[in-house]
Order: sequence, then C-alpha cells, then structure tokens
Amino acid sequence: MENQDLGLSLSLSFPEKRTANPLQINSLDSSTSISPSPFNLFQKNCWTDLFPSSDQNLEKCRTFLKGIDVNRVPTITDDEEEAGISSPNSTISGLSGNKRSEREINCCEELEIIERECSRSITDEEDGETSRKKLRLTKDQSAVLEESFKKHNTLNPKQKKALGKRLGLTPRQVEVWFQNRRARTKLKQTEVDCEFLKRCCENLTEENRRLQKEVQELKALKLSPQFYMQMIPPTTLTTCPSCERIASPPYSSALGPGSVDPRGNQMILTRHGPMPFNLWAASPVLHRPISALHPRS
DNA sequence: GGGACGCTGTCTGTTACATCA
DNA sequence: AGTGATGTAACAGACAGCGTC
Repeated sequence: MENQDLGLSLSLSFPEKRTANPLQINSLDSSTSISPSPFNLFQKNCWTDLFPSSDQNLEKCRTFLKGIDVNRVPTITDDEEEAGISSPNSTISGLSGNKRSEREINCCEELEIIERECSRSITDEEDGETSRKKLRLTKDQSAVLEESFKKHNTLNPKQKKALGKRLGLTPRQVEVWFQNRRARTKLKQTEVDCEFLKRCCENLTEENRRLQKEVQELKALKLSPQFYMQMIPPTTLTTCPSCERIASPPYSSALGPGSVDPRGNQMILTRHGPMPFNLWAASPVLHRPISALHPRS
C-alpha cells in the first residue's frame, strides 16, 4: 500500500523517473530539477533540520516522499505559481471573473488545462482509471505545518512559498492547509464554547428549578397560620451581626431578657448594634435551606 | 472627498478521496 | 470483501480590505 503510494507520488511528479529509486534522486542536479521540488530538500539544510537522525532518514524519506507532489504540475515554476496559481482566487476568479484581461485568463486557463491534462494523463497511465489521487501529508509535513501554525495562523505569500519549498509543497497547498487548519481550530473552539454554554444552561435550569421549589415552599409557609403566629413584623425585627440572633424591637428591650412580645412570643434581646432584618429580602436567604427561615425554637 | 472597480486574502460550506473499524 | 464513519485536501463562492482611477 505505502509502496504503491510512493510509486504513485513519484510518478505523478516525475513520470519519466517512476522506476528510479527515490533515494537516488538527491543526485539530481538542482539546476535541472523542477522547482519547488521535494528533491531540493536533499540539497538544503532544512532537510537535516527536519530529519536529523540518519538511520531514520531512510524510512522517513520514504514516508516523506510518499505523500508529496500528487497534484503537482511538473512544468510550473515558482514564479508562475506566484503569478497565477498560489492564490485561490487568483485562479478561481481568474477563470470565473470577467474583468481580468484576456491574456491573464488565457494564461490561467492554459495552466489549469495543463495541470488537468498532466494529472489526467498520469493518472490514466497509472491505473487506467479516473480520479486524481488525493494528497495525504506525511506526519513530518503535518508536524512542520503545525509548528508554523502555532507561530502564525496566517502566512504571507513569502512564508507560504518558503514553507512550501521546505516541505515540497506548492504555496497553494500550504495555503489550503492553513485555511483548513484555521477552520478546524474554529470548529474546535466552537465545540468548546457550545459545551460551556450547555453546562451554563444546565446549571441555570437546575438553579431555576430549585428557586421555583423554594418559592413554592415559601408560599406554603406564608399560608400557614402557625407561621403567622411566629412572625414578627419585619420592620421591628433586628439581628445581631455577630451572633445572627434576631433582636427585639426597641420597645421590647425595656421589657428585659426573656420578655414576651404583645403577641406572647418569646423575645430575644441583644445589646449589640441592631441591623435591619427583612425576612422577605431575597438575597440573604436564597441559598439557605428553607428551615433556616424558621425562628429558633 | 467619495464612489466604482479590480485585486487579493480569508472565511465558510461543500466535495471527493483515503483510511479505518 | 464490502460498507459506513471519519478525517482532510481541495475546491467554489462570498465577502472585506485596500489601492487606483
């Protein structure tokens, strides 16, 4: 399987050298090699940067070369790519738009036709079937792309070209990879955001359910005559901030400890500075169990 | 100054293919 | 071996920003 892909990749790029050992290609003269070419990597330091271990190089070379150049147009140079193909819309709008000069359109059309013809003829030659082969980036290529994506999630044309050259890809392929990578990143982030919002929603629903229940309990208590009997008018209630005991209204202090209010309820006295206490104020009691609202017994 | 136009790069949705379970 | 699911390279169209006229 891998060998098949290897052969295919090489044959697509360099049909005339299909049977050649790919590892012999480093002997190719750079001046005659097609640029950008993965084989140029053998002549550049970046190749050793990518695959420093010589023992692993053999296999890595195979896997590296396996995935590259599937869609490459052998006759197109860097400059031509820069001029006409590296930008997605430079090709697309050039072909579909009606405002570019005829010369440019013809140029782009020619390039595209050449590309398709090459791809077609090679593919046909390869398997006699239809369908262009889809490029699969190698792990090493992906790693390098990921690395540069971490640094910059967009690239300028020069960076695309340089990275493409380094990896044996066209600037257009680098560009497409970055586009897709940005899309994947955004999708992931959207999923994370969705999950977060979902949890927020669940929490709020639960909180709402709890509050509704509390409201029901409060309503039930409000209707209870016994509760009314124990109630002290809120305006007369005070509580001690330190011990949180409910204090008596001013007049009750005069009655002394253990006094009974006019309704016959036991009064709790405090000498600390009283603070207003509103039983119906929502915030202090919201997160307490309903039993906390009951007067001490 | 500002509107029309063209170019370029990016985003977004889709398609087609490769791979895996 | 066939098949559906999944991942992803590549494509197509829309749009925004910018420069020029």
